Amino acid sequence: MTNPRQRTESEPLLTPSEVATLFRVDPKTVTRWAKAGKLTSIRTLGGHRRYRESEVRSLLEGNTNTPVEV
Amino acid sequence: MTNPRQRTESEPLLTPSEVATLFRVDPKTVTRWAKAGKLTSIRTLGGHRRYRESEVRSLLEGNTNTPVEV
DNA sequence: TTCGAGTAGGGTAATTGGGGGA
DNA sequence: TGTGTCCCAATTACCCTACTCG
Repeated sequence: MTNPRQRTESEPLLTPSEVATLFRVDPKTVTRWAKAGKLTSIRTLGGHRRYRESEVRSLLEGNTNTPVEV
Repeated sequence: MTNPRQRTESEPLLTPSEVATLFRVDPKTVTRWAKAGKLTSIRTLGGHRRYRESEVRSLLEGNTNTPVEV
């Protein structure tokens, strides 16, 4: 699987608990942020949420706008 | 768009670990999705699974329908 | 053929989603 | 208004051994 070319280029994703740890909040709170549209959420086929690491980092720096441009 | 009856489908396939990386889940989870029929799985002669890149990308974008047209 | 890395399988523990209330 | 906590059901992660891929 060691392909020299970069196939399947994608962006790193974070789990709810990882985001919760970064913000020092409860994972439920992160879920509410996603529900409220304050955070972009990518769902797995099982219904669980994954979050964009780039967006989370921007939010951690105090950015309240939407820096989503991938 | 130049899409006749494709008999010898040469669509790019992804390994379980590649799909798992895209969704930020465990390779075993991707296997469960294939078992549950949520993901189209192509088996090798040895029993290993391969997944359609186009379907995986559609699922990542939030598409829950079935873009499989073969 | 040999070999390293990945995968399938089964089982069990941990995480997550959803609703509701403090 | 926003967050933490309780419940239950579902999903996911990690453990192992044996087999397959390239």
